[in-house]
Amino acid sequence: MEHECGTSPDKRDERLALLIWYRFSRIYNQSVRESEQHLKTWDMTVAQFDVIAQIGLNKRLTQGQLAEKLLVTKGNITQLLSRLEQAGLIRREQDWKVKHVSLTDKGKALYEQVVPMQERFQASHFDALDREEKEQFLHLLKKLSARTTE
Amino acid sequence: MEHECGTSPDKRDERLALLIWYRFSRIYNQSVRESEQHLKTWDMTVAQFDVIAQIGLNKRLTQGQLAEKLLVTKGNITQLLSRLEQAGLIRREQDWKVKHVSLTDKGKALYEQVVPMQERFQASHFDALDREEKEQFLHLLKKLSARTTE
DNA sequence: TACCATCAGTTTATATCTAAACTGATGATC
DNA sequence: GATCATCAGTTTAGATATAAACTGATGGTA
Repeated sequence: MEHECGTSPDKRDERLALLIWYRFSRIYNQSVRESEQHLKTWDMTVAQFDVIAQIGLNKRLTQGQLAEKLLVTKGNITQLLSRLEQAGLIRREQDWKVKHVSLTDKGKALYEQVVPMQERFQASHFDALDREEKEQFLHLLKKLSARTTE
Repeated sequence: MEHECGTSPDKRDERLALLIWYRFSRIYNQSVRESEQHLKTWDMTVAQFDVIAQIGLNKRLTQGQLAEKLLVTKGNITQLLSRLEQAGLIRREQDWKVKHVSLTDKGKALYEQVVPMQERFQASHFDALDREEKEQFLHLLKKLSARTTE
């Protein structure tokens, strides 16, 4: 929509942003794939881990709240919970007009074992950065999400 | 999780890295979802866009090369190409023992229309950063991928 | 009481994606 | 020439994800 005449710093800015985007998504996808591998040790997928981690953190929440926290649809939550329920890791209790979800003992045991491991693993992706760089990075990300959210 | 008193900068570093990870993935997922919406205008998904963009860029490549560039499996490429072929956007030519993929005229027209749009859109996610911050960000990402790749 | 909005969760259809098994062609080695 | 490994692409089964239609309960309002 914009033809700048004198070669535009806009164009250069866009080019820079594009490079960022491509690298950003490559890094993200690679990380997810590594996590997938890592979680196989416990026979879990990343999606399942996210659910377990979120329930463990909040102790007890409705399916709708869970969907909202994980930024996925209610339908997706239904499917994921069915599997986790079958595996005996979570429990659903109808409660008035909502269903509360919580971890079973088996689920809690898994939570306490896997979550610290996985968090250490995820954190390790940023080992290449020193403290100051990490703070810089987080700062930039915050600027981005401030913009994305609104 | 944190009883700070004198204690380990390691723990703090891990905590920082975790915050980065969560924000990183939230931003990424949000961006992808927005792209998904944006691409609906052209009846395309993100995966299909990536394929079209990559073929348009390279003019002609084998399915294996395509899989490698997009960091997905050969099986996935087979599935994606079947749809795009059916839609008349790409062409597959058996050539010795490989299949070369290229854009049809219809595919080329779409490519020329959608790619600039979409790139502008993806780039716009980083509008919140000024030039210097973009450069800083890219620099940090490069450090990360240098580590991740090897 | 009858009607109707809304709301939580489910279902269904469709698209991605992987891993692993499979197919068929190429080409090396005996 | 027969056998075998390799390699590109396909197929299949299973997990994830969405959107959109559906179900059933709650609760307001006429």
